[in-house]
Amino acid sequence: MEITTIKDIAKLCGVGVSTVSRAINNHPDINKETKEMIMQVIKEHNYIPNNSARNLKRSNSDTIAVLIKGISNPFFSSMIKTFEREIKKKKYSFILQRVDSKEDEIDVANQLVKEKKLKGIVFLGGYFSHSDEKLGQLKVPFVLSTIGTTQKIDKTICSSVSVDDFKESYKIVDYLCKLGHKKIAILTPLKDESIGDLRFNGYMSALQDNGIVNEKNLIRYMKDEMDSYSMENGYAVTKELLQSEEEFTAIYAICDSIAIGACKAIFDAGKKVPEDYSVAGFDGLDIAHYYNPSVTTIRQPVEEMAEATIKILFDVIRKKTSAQHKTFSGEFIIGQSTKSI
Amino acid sequence: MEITTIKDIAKLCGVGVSTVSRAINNHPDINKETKEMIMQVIKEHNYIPNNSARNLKRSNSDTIAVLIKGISNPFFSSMIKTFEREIKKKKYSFILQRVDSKEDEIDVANQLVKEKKLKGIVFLGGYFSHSDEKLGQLKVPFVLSTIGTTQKIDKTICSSVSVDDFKESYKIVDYLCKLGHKKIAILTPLKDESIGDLRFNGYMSALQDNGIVNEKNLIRYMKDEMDSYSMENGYAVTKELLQSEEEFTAIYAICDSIAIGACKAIFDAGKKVPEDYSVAGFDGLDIAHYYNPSVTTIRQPVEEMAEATIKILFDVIRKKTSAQHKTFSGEFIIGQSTKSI
DNA sequence: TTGTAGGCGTTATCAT
DNA sequence: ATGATAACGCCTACAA
Repeated sequence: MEITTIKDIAKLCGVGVSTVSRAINNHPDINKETKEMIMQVIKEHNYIPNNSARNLKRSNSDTIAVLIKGISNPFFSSMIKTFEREIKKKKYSFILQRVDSKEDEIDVANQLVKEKKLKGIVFLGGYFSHSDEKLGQLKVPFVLSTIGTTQKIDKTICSSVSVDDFKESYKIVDYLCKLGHKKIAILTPLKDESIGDLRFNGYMSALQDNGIVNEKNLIRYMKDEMDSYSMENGYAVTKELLQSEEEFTAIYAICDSIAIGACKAIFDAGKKVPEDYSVAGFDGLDIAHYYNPSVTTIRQPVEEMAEATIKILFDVIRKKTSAQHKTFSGEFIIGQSTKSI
Repeated sequence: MEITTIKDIAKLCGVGVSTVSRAINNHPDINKETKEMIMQVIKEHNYIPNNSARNLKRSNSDTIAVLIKGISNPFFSSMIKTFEREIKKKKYSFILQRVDSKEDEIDVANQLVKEKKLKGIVFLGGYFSHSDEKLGQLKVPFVLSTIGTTQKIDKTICSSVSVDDFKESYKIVDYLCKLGHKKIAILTPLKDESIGDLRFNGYMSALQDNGIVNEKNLIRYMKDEMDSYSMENGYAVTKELLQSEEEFTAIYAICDSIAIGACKAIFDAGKKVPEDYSVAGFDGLDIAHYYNPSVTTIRQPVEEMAEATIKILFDVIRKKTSAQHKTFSGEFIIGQSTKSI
C-alpha cells in the first residue's frame, strides 16, 4: 500500500487526521506518546505532507522569497548565502526563485505571494523599470537589492539597498584621470536602463571635472549577441577597439568580468597591462583579486548589503518602519592593472 | 473589492466558475467571445490563479525540476540555460531548485514530486551517496548529471551523464609527465566521495604508469574552513605548499578555480607560471581561457552533456528506454600555464 | 456551450 | 487530548 495522504497515516495509527496534523505541526495539544507513535509511523512509511495542500489552507506562512534575475552572475552567490542565513535566523523560510530575463519579476512575485503566502520579497539584480502602478500591485513588503535604477520610483512604495553607482564610478574614473590618463575608453552595455547608465554617467562626469573632452570613439558598447556582462563580450569589444587604432591609455569596464575580457584581448594583441594600458573594473568579484594582474576595482560590500536588505525587509514587515533606502559606499581597491603615466 | 479567486471573476463576468477555468486553461469547449470577455476582466483586475490550488487538483503537470547542489558553481550556469531551453522545447515547464549542501536531495525531490506533480528530475552536482533503497523511494525518472560517484549505484534505477573523471584526469596528468615533470603536486578536496576521488585516482594512476613514485607531501588537501572548490582555497593551500619548500615543478588542481588560486599564490611568491611552475586545472570554465596565462585544462562539454541529460530523461519518461548511462569525453585544452622541462 | 457540485490534501474550528 | 467536518481555490465530470 502506497502511503500518500494524511488520511492513510491516520488510519494506520488508528487516530483522526487532526491528531496526525497536530503531530506534524508540533501543536501543543497532543499526547506525547501518541505523537511519537505517529511520527514513527510517518517515518517508516516515509510519508511527505503535500505542500500544495498546506499552502492552500494556510493563510500566512513566514516565508521570504528572493527573486534573482539572471542566475549566472557570480556577484550574487555570496549575497544569497547571507540572505539564507539571515532569514533562517529569523525563523522564516527562504525561497530562491530565478526569474528569466524575459519574465516580468513583478508578475512572478505576485504569483509566489499567492502560492506561498509570502511575507516579503527581495529583488536581486536586473533592471527594474516598472510603473508605480505596477509596483503598487505587490501587496507585500519588498526590497530592491543591488538594483540601480535611473527612473524615479515612489520611495514610499518600496525599499532599496545599493551602492551609489554614479558616485563610485566617478571615483574610479577620477582616479584614472589623476594617474594622468587622458584617453580613457569605457566598455558599457548599450541602452541599459540601470546600473550601466549610472556608471556611465559617473564616467562622463569625472572626465568633465578633470577637463577631459570625451571622445565618442572611446565609448564602446557591449555586443548585443552576447551576454552584456561577460568576459567574452569584453574580449570582443576590446579587440575591436585595439584594431581600430583609436588612441587610448586606459580602459574602464563597467564590471569586472568585462574588464577581464579586456585584459585578455590586450595580452593577445601582444600588449601588457598596466604597462601599455591600464584597466579598471567594478564590483569587486573574487576573480578581480585573483586575476593576473589583479584588477583595480570598486568592491561592493555584498555581505553588509545583504544583511541590510534583510534587516530593512523585516523592519517593514513588522511595521517598525516604512520604506527605507540605504546606500553603501564601495571599497576602492587598487590592483596591479592600473598605473600612472 | 479585491479580486482573489476564480469565483470573483465568475461573478464579475456573470458566468460559472468552470467557464472561467476553461478560459484560463485554453479549453476548446468555450465560446470565443465569452473567453475574450473573461480574459479581459481577468487582465483588468489582474487576477492570478492560485498555484497551490492548481497543483493540488492536478494529477499530472508536465514539469521537470532541476535540483542543484551549491548554486555558486559557475560550471552549472551554462548547463542551466541549456536545460531550460530543451525542456521548454518539449513544452514542459521547468523548475530550478537549489538544494542546500546540508539538505538531502532525495527528500527535497520527493517533496517537489508531491507538490508539483513532477514528471522527471535532473540532479546536478554534489556528491550523491545514497543507498539504493533511498533512491528507490523516488518514483519518477531522474538523471544524475555531472555527478561523479565512486559508489556502485544500481544502474537500472537511475540514469547518468558525465565525463569519465578518472580517464580525463589521467590524461592531463599523463600530459604533465610527458612534458618531463616528475614532481607533480595535486590539490584535491579531502575525503570527497565523488569527482574529487575519481580525479585523484586518475592522478595516482598516471604517475604510476609513468614510473613516478608518488610523494605524500605533494598531495595537498583543500582546507576545511573554506569552500573546497574555491580560488581562495587554492591560494591558501598553494601558499603553504610553496612555503614548505617541498620540491615540485607542476601543480594539478582538481578544478579550474583551485588552479587559478594556485597561480595567484605562485605570482605572489615572486614566481612565474609556467616558467617556474606548470599549473593544470579541470572543467574548462570560461575563466580558464581568459586567465593570464590561460590554464591548461580538460573542458567538459557542458552543452552537449546538458542536452543528453534532457534527452535521456524524456526517453525514460516516455518509456522509450530504461535507464541509460552516457559518458562524454573531455576536450583537452592546452593553455599557457604548462610547459615542458 | 455552459453551470453545478464534488473532491484534491491539509489545517482549523468546533464539539466531544 | 482527540475526532468530525468545514473550508482553502481550483479543475472536471456530469448535467442541462
